[in-house]
Amino acid sequence: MEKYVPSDLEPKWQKIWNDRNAYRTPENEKEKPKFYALEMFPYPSGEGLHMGHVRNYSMGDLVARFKRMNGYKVIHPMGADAFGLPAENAAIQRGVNPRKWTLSNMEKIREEQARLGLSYDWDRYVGTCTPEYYRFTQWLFLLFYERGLAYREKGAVNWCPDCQTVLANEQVEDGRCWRCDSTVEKKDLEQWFLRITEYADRLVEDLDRLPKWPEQVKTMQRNWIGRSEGAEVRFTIPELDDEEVAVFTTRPDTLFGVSYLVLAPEHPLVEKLIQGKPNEAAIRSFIRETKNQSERSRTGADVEKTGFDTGAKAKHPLTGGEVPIWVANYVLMDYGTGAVMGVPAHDERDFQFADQYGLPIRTVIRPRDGEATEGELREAYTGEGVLINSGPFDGMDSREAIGAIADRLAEEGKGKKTVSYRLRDWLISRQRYWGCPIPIVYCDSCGTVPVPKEELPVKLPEDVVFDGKRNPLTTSESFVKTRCPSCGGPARRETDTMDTFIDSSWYFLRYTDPHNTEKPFDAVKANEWMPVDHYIGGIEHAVLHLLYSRFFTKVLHDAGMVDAVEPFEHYFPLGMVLKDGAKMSKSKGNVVSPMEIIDRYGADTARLFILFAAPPDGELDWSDSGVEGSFRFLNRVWRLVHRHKDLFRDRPPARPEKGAAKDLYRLLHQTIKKVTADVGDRLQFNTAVSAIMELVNGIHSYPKEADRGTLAEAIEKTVILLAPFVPHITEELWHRLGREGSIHEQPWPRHDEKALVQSEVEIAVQINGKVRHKSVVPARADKEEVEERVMAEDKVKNLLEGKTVRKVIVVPGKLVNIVAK
RNA sequence: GCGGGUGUGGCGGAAUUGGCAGACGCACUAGACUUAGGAUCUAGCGCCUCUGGCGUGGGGGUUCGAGUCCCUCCACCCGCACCA
Repeated sequence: MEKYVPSDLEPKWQKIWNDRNAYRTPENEKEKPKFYALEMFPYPSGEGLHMGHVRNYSMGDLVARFKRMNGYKVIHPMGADAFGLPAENAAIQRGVNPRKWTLSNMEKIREEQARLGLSYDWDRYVGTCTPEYYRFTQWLFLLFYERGLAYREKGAVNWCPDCQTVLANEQVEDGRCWRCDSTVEKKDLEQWFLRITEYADRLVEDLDRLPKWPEQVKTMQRNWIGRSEGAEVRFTIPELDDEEVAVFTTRPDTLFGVSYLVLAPEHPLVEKLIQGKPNEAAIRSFIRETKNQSERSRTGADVEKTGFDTGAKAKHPLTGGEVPIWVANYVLMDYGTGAVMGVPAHDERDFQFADQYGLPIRTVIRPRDGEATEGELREAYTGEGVLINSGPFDGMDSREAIGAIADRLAEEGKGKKTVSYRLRDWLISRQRYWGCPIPIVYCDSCGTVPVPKEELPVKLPEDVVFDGKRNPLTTSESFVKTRCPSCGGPARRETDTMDTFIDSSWYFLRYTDPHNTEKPFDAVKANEWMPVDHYIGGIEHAVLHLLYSRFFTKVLHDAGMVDAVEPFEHYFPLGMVLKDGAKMSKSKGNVVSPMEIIDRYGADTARLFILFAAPPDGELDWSDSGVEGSFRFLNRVWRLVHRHKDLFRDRPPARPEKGAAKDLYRLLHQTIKKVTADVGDRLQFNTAVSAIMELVNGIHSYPKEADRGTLAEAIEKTVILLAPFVPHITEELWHRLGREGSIHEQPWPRHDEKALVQSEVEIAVQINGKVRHKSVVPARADKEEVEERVMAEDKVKNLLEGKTVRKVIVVPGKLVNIVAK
């Protein structure tokens, strides 16, 4: 028997599939249902693929192949998220050309992907750094601009000193840069933003349209958007000619409990309020200090609250009473109006602050079934209740009062109901070279002018200096100096490039029409495939890529470019790959190289191990002996097929009626049923593999003298069931069995329900809930008959000796429980 | 602090609807074959004081019956965290 040598087989089949263009996306196949299988495309780093990629692609490829065999027309594309900092850093450090560097990495990644035997439609490959692609990224930017969704504004933005660029809020984690972990600073800069906040409500609401998304991810997005309903309340400041200061509160029902206002140190009114006040100097230095603090030391929950009384007073909008105005570090300019009303009796933070500075505490809510706390409060009462000390609203329930007080404020022109969000607009400018140029020109006479779409792409210039000191684009005179598209006069180009998350916010749409030279994609083509039916990728993108892509899809929907309002019907988070319980990393020296594994065992073994070793959303601890086991299994299948090769000559499959053949036939159909459900519905790939292993074990122990036709049938179906998991070995075996065509074009087996029926079943006999005996009964027997048969058995009689039977519970096909004393 | 999740043999993990816990694999043990075995095959493999008892993080409950449902406690993981 010939040995199983994956290093011979795998390249052979990869070449054949490639030459035949076997996985090209079907076009004009109207009768088949569509399926869009997608895995997050990789950043083409110089390192090549890591095991996380292999896991992601193995799962996606299994699903794509499975759906094809199940009669779907499948689109399964791949590309590269090719803009980004590492290419530019390589340019700075090693003088390499970022474009060449990236293109060669892309090539390397593609070769490695090819070695995995993934069924991609390579004709649809897109690289976001190519002018053919980024031309339309620019086109989309202009679309956003036309629709009023892209704007330039000056403000305090996140600046990463290490990456030498600004960052979006989503890209700051715990006050640190998501990429390089440096502490992020604040800088006042004029930058481009996308108005994602305009879509905040829809981004929250439409999460309910995504039942197949993990709850955890939806919660993270909800938290990130941070929608909260409340009211804006405007206080007036008599000493500033009744200038108004607005606060946002979710608890307008506590308005009569306000004992002070607090402004964020950055609040624009602060300057006017402190002028000439006794502690002006102290406040100024406090503000300076606070502004210099990092995000983390400023906003941590454990950070001490500090503040100063400005000495100014505001007038309460309903009572007309005077309330002092303070400035404190715990109020953030970023959220709400940058000012809050202090209600110490009913807010923990306010309580702590008031306690610390001796500010008055007024109780205005008492618990519904209790008394208001008398005397000194120990802590704030933050629950709902009944209003007291609240003038005309006394006795009203707080839930009702929220609306009533907001309405009263509205009537008097002193406030309104409003919604506040934690989500900020998406800052997309990056002061870096290796990204998509923002297609905008600044003209002294015309101002900000968009580059006309027909002049796209605004290409990245090559005559730039990479010195690591400034944005390289600013060093290219040929790029910066241009003519105004509007008046033809001299003008200068925007030198910022776009956040690379923009590139990846629409690539799944480009795949549907990747060669379009007129527009990003054709609506008819996009609608044929969108939304993505199954999207696999790391959960680290829960509020980055996944939120941005949802935003983009909604905008493009509104622009009439695509019917879908959500890009990803089903997002499946990928579990991490670990080694010895830790994330693989060079510093720990526990990295397992995918290509070395393929060299040694082949791609099929790598894929099988990865799919088998852990449930797909759980962590997967790499195990060398586990890989050996998967390789052993494939060898076992290889030998099995070869040993019985001669059986495969036009055997008509029949449903055997008795004996070992019947049992094997039943096992086969149980397995078909289980694998179909596990891969198609449950997405439990590990149990699907174990079911096939059980089938192979069953075939192995099939008696020599039993029916050969059934054996041949079982072996053939085993190979077909394995095909989407391990495409190379199964294709080889298929041909060695003398079959025509590709195994991957075979229809997926359907189970025979009748084959599952057993004439007799073994059931457990429990006495008082403990299994004491096994009994074989006719499968069709009803409860009475089962009870009768079991009770009549000698063993059961012995066990029950000296006991009184109280009750007998029969679960047909499973067990009998005899309750006896 | 708030929200979500997880906890099952030596290890990875099964158990889909409350019904035989530990499927499948790894590791391990013994045997067969063999010049050899890190190949292959056969058998075994939760724990213990072993004709029996115990056992799904601990304790309690519901039930004829609980890994699964309820209460409570513990441990670990993830997300959010002065968001007014």
